[in-house]
Amino acid sequence: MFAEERQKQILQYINEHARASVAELTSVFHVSEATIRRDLKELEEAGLLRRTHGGALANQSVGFEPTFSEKTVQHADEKKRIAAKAMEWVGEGDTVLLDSGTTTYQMVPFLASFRALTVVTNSYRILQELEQAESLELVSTGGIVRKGTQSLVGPIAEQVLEMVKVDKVFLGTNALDLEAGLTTPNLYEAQMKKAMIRAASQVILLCDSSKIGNTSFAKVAAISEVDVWITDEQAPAEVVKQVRDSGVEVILV
Amino acid sequence: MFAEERQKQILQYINEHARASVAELTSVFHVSEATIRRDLKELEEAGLLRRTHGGALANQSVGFEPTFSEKTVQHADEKKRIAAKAMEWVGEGDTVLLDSGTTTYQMVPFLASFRALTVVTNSYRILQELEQAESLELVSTGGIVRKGTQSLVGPIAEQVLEMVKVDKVFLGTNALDLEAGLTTPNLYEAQMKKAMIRAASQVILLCDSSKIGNTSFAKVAAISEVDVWITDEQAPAEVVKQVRDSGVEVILV
DNA sequence: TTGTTTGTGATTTATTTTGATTATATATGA
DNA sequence: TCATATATAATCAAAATAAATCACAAACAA
Repeated sequence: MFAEERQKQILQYINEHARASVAELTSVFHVSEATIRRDLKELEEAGLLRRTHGGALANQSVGFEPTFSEKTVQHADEKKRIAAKAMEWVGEGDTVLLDSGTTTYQMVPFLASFRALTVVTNSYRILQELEQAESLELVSTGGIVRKGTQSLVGPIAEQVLEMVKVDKVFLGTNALDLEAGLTTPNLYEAQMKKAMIRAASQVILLCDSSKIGNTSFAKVAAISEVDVWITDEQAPAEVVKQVRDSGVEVILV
Repeated sequence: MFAEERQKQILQYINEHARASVAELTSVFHVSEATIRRDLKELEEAGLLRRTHGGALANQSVGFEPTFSEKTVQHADEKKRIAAKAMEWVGEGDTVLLDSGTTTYQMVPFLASFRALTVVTNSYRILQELEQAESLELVSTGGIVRKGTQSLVGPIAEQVLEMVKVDKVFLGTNALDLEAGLTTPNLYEAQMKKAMIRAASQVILLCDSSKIGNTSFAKVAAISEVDVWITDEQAPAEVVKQVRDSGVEVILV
């Protein structure tokens, strides 16, 4: 790998994780600390991130803001449009299951306006936001707290999902690939998503085009298990075509 | 965690709580008082908060109004003392179950200082607070959101409690009466508390003297089902005596 | 080939951060 | 008021982290 490539990837890594330590980057990229520091120095001089003792922080939204909202900034426009479109599948009286993640999170402001809606979620961030909405019935899956994604995972959460049946699940994913299907970096999250798919009559995938072609560690499902996939218009035409051919309704916004 | 991240979180913490003591921040963030003071000094110099003797105050009092802020908690002093005493029953490596409620909520600042502790709770308020604490394993019972008490109740939560076994449960109650036992105004809450008692090897009741002699709608348990009852010294002597006679360890603080 | 440039890692040196210690300052109650 | 307890500031030492320096190897040009 060339130095320039590595720097680009370091930047991407830090933007995704909001932060990274030198040690962490050392083991991810298999280079010495000296090299990582040199890279970080250059990236900082280019104004692309902020260094701290021990590592670096993503540059988005200077000042003091929670990690999560920093992350939502990436492709925020696409995510908002996708979330808004997804609301067409939500009707009065429905019971919907909301995955954790930045895209599904964008559905929150729309959900609050319903008069009768049951929202089940494993995201305590979503729960926290919807707490104010008087007219909703809110259900938490419970489980072990995963701080990174502000979600609840593990056997308890999966067991709870066995106990409920929902009309629709709104699912996010970290990576979507024609062959690998839906994948995420974390095994527990993947298990949860699987359980969510089982619990729902209809699976609606919210996934913007930046994730297409990526593959991550843990397999969630094949694309054919999805009923509806909402993405943005930057999605490559041939990917859209192939997914449609496999029987999935694809919506471009 | 980097220094800058810690400072960001300290600010967030203080804005949420309107205030924080140095000791409190020390246990939440696992750094020395010296470090906390240095952080507070920098934050003050940046104009982001106001320092006082013993801690710091949030700068903007508008906007943030926690549902049960310290001001609105009745008998806050007694509750804090009771909660502090209750911590004597919590040891490193324990798995503890925390009921929702204002008294158990006072245990939160103490819990954050443990290095190895599993906290199970049906209070999403407690969950929210402990999110900061890196060293804790946090488990949510899940269930239906009850906004009034910021808790999770219902069949899902009860089912989850069937799946776990904890060393100790720290239970709150709305009313304690020698004949009626423990009672609360809400049937679902009562069911939850029952399930909590079943899930725990030891039942520790946190209940200040203002609730003694009251009876509420839904029965939770007889007083004899409690192992330890922590209350304040205003508790009527004859009540204490009778409860002790029924085999309960009563602690006055 | 040979010399030069560039990127890298190892080593040494400098800096920063942190916690412990001690002295000083501030609050609280008799 | 003063005495006492508590909190803060100042100082220092240790640890972690960063920068500077050097040496080596690969890529490249003459």
